[in-house]
Amino acid sequence: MNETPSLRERKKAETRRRISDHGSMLFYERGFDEVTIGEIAEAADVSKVTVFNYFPRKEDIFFDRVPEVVDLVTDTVRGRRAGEPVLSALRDMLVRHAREGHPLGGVDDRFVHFFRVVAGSAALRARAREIADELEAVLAALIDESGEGLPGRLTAALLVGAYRSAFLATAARQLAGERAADVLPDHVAALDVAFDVLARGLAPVRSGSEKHPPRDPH
Amino acid sequence: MNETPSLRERKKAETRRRISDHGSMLFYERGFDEVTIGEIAEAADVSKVTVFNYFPRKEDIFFDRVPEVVDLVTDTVRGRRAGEPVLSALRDMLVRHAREGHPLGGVDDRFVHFFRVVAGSAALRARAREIADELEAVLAALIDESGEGLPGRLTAALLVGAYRSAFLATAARQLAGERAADVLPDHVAALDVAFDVLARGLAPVRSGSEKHPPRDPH
DNA sequence: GCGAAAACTATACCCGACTAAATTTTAAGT
DNA sequence: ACTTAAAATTTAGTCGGGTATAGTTTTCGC
Repeated sequence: MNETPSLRERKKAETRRRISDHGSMLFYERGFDEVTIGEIAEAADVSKVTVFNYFPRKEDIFFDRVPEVVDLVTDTVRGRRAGEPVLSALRDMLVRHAREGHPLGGVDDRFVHFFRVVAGSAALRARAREIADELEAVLAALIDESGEGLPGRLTAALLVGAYRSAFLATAARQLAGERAADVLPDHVAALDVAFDVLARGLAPVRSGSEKHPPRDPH
Repeated sequence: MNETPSLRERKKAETRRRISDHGSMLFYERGFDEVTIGEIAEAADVSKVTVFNYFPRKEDIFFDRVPEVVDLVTDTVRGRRAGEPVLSALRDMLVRHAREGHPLGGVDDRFVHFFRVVAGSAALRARAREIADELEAVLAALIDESGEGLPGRLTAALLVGAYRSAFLATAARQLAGERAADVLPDHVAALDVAFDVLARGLAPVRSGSEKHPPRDPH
């Protein structure tokens, strides 16, 4: 896919990385709102306008790797084994990434600084919510294209809601000083509970298209 | 409770209303971002500082009645019939309000203008997301205090997610020009589907109080 | 009616994200 | 080499939300 990293492309990538690296450094040191675009530009040895050339909004300098997360989710759904439900593919992926200390999992002592910066800035929290929404939309489209019965919007909303609640609870505990290793088991357990609820709720509808009045099985 | 609307209180309430009314008028006419606080102050015949005295952020002038919604939800949960699950109390309330054209329901031709203003402003959309989050937190606390098994955070996240997906779909259709009367049946149907999924997913866990570590079936 | 507190006003100001336009540097393709 | 087009820069802003301060009017409790 990326056979030709032409000089131009490499330079662009490098400039982008330099901006986001220096920006993040400053954010970590002093907090998001206390750093101006001008300072980032100076630190990255780039003009102010160039910063905006690469990152339309200030928040994007910090949430730099979101596109990768979107790709990850997309690949997980599209590349799942034949016949495997979307839900279970995502579930496995999320649990795996949590265990491995991947950023999407959010469980690692390295991420505490990240969480602290986000928690400390209204603008970043707002952008985080926005990102969750975008991810939800992507998911909804993926689910619709996989044709699993219910409208993707609903399933995606439940999925993101469930995951977010676990993610935030875990992030909060890490922010409160608990070590990732101590939090991980509870986090995985919370994911299990959440996905069990989803699976139970969505399962009967997935197979039959008829309108069953929801029956409690035992 | 409100036996004494003293003169002072009445004047305060009136000033507040005047600001939010004139503000909303202007927003409806020209869009949120195209109106400045100064203009609102002038229209309401009040100083700029007074505006900020009543509404800490510009967005709050438009989302003026959110506190009422929070109260409504709170009252619905706290005032439900003995033994009635939180979920079903909210479900009934939401369906009823949708049918009656209440703002929380979002189904009424009057609301199209409102939706259009929100859709047209990034700041308002962001604030709307924030409000949904606040509501989710309130709900989580209510659910926890009602002691219905699962952590309130999870249930609340699912609930808000489910409702939001229906709400947004309906709002989008009204924005696209469909009449409320035509959209209402589908909206109610969507709510039914959503709450059925939730009920099915949450039901079995609600009864058992023991901590079963959810076992992976394979 | 009086003193205190609360609400309100006027004014001046800051600040930094973001934009527009014109110019210069740099790499790509032939 | 030489042209061309993208990318980076320079420069010079705007813009409006939000704040700080100090002084004035209005209501309240007595």
